[in-house]
Amino acid sequence: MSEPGNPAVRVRFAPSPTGYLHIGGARTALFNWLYARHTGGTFILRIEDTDEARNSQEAIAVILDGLRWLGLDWDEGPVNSDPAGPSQGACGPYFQSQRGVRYRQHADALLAKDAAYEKDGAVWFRMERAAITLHDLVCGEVTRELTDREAASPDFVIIRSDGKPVFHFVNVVDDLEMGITHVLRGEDHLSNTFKHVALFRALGASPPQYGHIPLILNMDGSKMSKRDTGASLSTYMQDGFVPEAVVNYLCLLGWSPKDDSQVMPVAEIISRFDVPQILRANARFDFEKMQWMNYEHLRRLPAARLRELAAPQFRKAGVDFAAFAPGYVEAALLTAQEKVRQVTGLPAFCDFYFVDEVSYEPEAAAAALVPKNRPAMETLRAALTAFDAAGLEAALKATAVQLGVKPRDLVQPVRVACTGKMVGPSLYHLMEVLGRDRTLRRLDRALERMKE
RNA sequence: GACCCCAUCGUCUAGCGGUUAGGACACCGCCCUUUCACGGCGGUAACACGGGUUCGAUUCCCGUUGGGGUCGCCA
Repeated sequence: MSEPGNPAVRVRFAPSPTGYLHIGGARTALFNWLYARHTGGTFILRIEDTDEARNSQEAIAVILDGLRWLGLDWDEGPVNSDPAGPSQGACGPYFQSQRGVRYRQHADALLAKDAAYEKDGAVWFRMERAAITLHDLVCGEVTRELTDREAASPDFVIIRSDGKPVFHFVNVVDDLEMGITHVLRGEDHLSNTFKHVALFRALGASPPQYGHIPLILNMDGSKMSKRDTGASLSTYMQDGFVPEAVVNYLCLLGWSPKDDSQVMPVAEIISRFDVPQILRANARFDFEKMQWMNYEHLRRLPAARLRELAAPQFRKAGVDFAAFAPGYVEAALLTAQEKVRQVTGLPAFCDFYFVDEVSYEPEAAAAALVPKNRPAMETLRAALTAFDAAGLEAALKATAVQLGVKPRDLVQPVRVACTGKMVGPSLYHLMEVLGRDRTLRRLDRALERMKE
């Protein structure tokens, strides 16, 4: 089905620009891309912008941006969101709105051989009256009987009376002209496929191989649509998810590596992905697991990428990284990297690195910055000499022994003094990043407050 | 209404006639520990139902139920 190293494979993702990229659409794109990369074939992006005012250039940009964010690069297709603009590949244009003459030509050919006819100003295709059997890559052999409606009137319009071609027709003509060999698409197209197969036959060509992927459902089993949690790819982009994590989670919805692999780098997914392992049952979208997967990739991120991903989140919280040395920012972020599941949690977790004066959380101050704790903190302050994590830890533990208290009894007050909170990064490491001056200044301010 | 797809823990899944039905997320304990998180150990939890086929069905066949999808001059 998929000999690796088969450059003959030509697959495509053909979205309609609706203004957002659905997570299911993203998965369809991913599966096609993975298949192309696995086989050494070609991944084509085609924009199905045949109708409607909703096909704005902004809506097209949403798709291109989403695919680029996921890392799904295309070998043929548009270069930018301008339908009349440049494209790469020999089968263009890759916008259906630019391919009108081709549809008209094929419609005329059908008319000429009486496979279609005109009625009410529209062109109707003479649909086959009998059941059609299809060998689906995912579902296996599927034979479809005509529905009662179709039995009464099986023909369907391919060119509307206003001259515009309809979806089924442009889809087939484009797949034919672009030499598409495999079509992996949503299961919602399974029933349509029989029309497409009939159209291919009438056009004198053999259809590509189809594989229909079951749709992604909500946790409650209902259809996942626009408004549902996690349904739009923009959510992940805005919330700073790690793209590789989204790819990793998505590939596991409806496809299985057949062993217990969960967290995998993209290169591994590419080498292991293949059509026979695509499942045929609907999968439900589990945002909890998506977040876990994000954490698994987030904790492995190099400092520079972590900073890039975190920057927009901090900007929303009023912190501009440009005001700090990149090295300081990265050192600060590194102490928090494995403590949060999403970068959106970073600003609240370690904003204290980026303010002149920490603001104490009321409960934290009430619990730790009290007169009772003052003597111990004073003793500790005097004992702090080296300001690297190991030295700070040694000093604090020695002081604890000296005072006959547990380390935690010293840690929490100091933590609140330095960060204003009861939870945060490793105390020793955060003090090292803060540095001697900032740390001592914060301890002094806290000691002042502890005078009751 | 007709037609099509599907059915293992709450969720994602492994399984392809004989298993203590395995893993992951989530959840619950215990341990580790400077908080949090991580990590380690352990635990709760599934073959939708009914008929067959078979020495033997989670696994093969049929039906029921349930979920999803399609029947446009939308895509």
